[in-house]
Amino acid sequence: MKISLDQFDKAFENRIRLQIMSVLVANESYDFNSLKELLDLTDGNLASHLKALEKEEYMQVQKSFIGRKPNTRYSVTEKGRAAFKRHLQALENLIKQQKK
Amino acid sequence: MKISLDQFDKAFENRIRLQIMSVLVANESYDFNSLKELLDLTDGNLASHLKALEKEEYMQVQKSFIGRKPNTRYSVTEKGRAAFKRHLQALENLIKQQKK
DNA sequence: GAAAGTACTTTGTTTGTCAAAGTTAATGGA
DNA sequence: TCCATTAACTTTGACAAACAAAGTACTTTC
Repeated sequence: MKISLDQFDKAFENRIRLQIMSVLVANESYDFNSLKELLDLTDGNLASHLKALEKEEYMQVQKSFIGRKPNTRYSVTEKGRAAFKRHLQALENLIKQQKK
Repeated sequence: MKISLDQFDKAFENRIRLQIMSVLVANESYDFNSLKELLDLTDGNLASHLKALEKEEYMQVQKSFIGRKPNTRYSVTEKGRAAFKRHLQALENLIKQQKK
């Protein structure tokens, strides 16, 4: 009886980081404030989770201006996309085993 | 754009507790030492995660003797089974959204 | 009688999580 | 020109969670 969670990624163990990745894999890029509202987080909390993902090189930042306002957009790296896919695959395997 | 993690259960956020539940949903009951070996944990660590699940009433204990040796078996409650099912459903929804 | 097994609890360190407050730099309004 | 506001953080500090290691109590096996 094996439990197939070898591909489980600690960076995605936290619910908020799981949500962030989920949004960003589906959306290509998302800005700080929209993400903050979507997930209903304080900016400090969001920033720290984004930073954790950046540290793993799963996330990258693009800073620009929209009109005269600064705008920070986040997007997943290829590394992040691959890691997230592996992680979801691990979860899916777990679910499949349960259904047998 | 919704992110469907409303049914996400904090008790299963931790990888080890996810594994414990996974084993026990599939196995009906499992004893302390076998679980310890299967998951390669120290007994203190395993005991504390089991206790966390007991506290949520997701897990129950049966103490007995096998021959003259004490044997502690763990099994999930109906509440635990239902909660785990909901949790996996939430994860599955997340995965499905990713695949679209 | 010593060592080892079972199933913990306790202790103490480290890591994680979070809100709240502080920061920097720019903009818009009175 | 000054004040408030917005954006996007960083810092602080409190609290909770995770973990290994050691301790405990009781029993059995050598």
